[in-house]
Amino acid sequence: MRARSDLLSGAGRPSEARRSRPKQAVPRMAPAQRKAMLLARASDFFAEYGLTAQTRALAEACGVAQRLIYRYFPSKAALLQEVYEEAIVAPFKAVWLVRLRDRSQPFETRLQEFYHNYYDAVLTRKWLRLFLYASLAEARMAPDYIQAIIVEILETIVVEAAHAQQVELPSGRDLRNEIGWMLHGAVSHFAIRRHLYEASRRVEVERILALHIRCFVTGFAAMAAEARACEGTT
Amino acid sequence: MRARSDLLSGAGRPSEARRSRPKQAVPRMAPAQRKAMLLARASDFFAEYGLTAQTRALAEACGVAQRLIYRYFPSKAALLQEVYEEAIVAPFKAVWLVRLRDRSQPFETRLQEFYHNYYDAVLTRKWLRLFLYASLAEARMAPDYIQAIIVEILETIVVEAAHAQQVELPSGRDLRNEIGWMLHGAVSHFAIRRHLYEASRRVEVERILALHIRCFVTGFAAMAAEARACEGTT
DNA sequence: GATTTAATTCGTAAACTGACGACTTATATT
DNA sequence: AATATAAGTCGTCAGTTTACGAATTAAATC
Repeated sequence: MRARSDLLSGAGRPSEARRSRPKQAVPRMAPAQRKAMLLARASDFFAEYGLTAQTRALAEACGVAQRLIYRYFPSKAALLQEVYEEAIVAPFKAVWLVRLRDRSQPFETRLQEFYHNYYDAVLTRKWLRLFLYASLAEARMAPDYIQAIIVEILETIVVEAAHAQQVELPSGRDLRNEIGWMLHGAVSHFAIRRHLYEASRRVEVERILALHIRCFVTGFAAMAAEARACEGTT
Repeated sequence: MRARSDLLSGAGRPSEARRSRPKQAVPRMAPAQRKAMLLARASDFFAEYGLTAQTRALAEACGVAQRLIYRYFPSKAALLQEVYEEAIVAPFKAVWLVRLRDRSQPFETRLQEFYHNYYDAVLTRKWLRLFLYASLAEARMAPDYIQAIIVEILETIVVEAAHAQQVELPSGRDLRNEIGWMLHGAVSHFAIRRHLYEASRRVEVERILALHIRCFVTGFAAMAAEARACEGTT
């Protein structure tokens, strides 16, 4: 049972394929450029076929010999590490936090802007697939940057919501974050549904995001009250 | 790059290990029993190490020869198919729908009961891992039963919520389901976080479910209104 | 206890996979 | 145009991996 990669490695006749481009496409590239190209293709490739997909199939997808990959990356593990940095960590933008805290805009507007950007930049098919493959730990390459970044986003959202609605928050940090996770989880799961399960495609993204945000904003005070109450119990 | 399975296949000394149980544990079993045992272990095994994990490692985990697996399952793909039926489809209980529609109980109570059961029976580590591995399509073994079942749950929840709160729903079926997905997605993502990312472990499950449900119930009317409004626009 | 039945293991074929030494050849420089 | 540099490919090794024919051996039957 090979991974999905066998869909790729186009069946048979490697000799003919080789003979059909005898001295044509041999586009020799500068190292930096070539490495960037390999990395870009690799992130697409592993997102599609999983972290266990083979270097041979990747090389084929890049139109180069398998050996060339090892000129630019010492091992497959090292390549995966760079894929992780480039395709998982890099999409997060620091500006988002600043904009979320910009109280000159109404809170719900800020939320909409944020999740619009977040959905487009982070919650892509490629990002989700790589992140899930990594989390399922075919290789434990995912450190906890990501969780740390997301938690900071959650804290910001919850604090801003409380400020906007003049609501008192529970004192416990974890409980506070769980309030934020309600919205963030709903949106993340929407993206998973859409990009992985190929579902929820009939209604426009913007409408669904607006729906989720509206529910969160409306239910926020009730959540905070419930959280404070159960905090008293403990 | 092997999958996580290499954590398993306990390093070295196979000969010694074999000699150390020379005629002891050779528990010959009736076919039906043996097959059930293999299937049960296989679902745990593939949930942990991914659908690309090896039959040899599985056999070792079962304490039998690798060849024996092929006596009960014609191929690895067939085995995976049975794992899917047993571990992904089977946990869904038809009673849940009945209980959700039992209007002798308050709606929020029904929701709590349902998500309590659903979280315990479906949203387990094992189920989530298998479902995600399948969805990521190392093998396309996931048909659409699951989506169909979940959509029926969503429809029920949304209709019951509208009835409980005397709220008018949008006419579009897809839009209606998206309202239900807000809660269902939030809860599902909570389970993913907890079982896959090993996060959100400090607050008790019940509290978090109650929080999400409270937000949904409180925000429901606002969502329905928003959905009806944007329906008018289209 | 001898005989049969079938559950279980052994051993291996054929294909696959990460890694790399040695060779080829495009391109820039003189 | 000759030369040097290094980008890129060939071929292969060692270890895996699915799958299966053939040999073992525990237990049921008489």
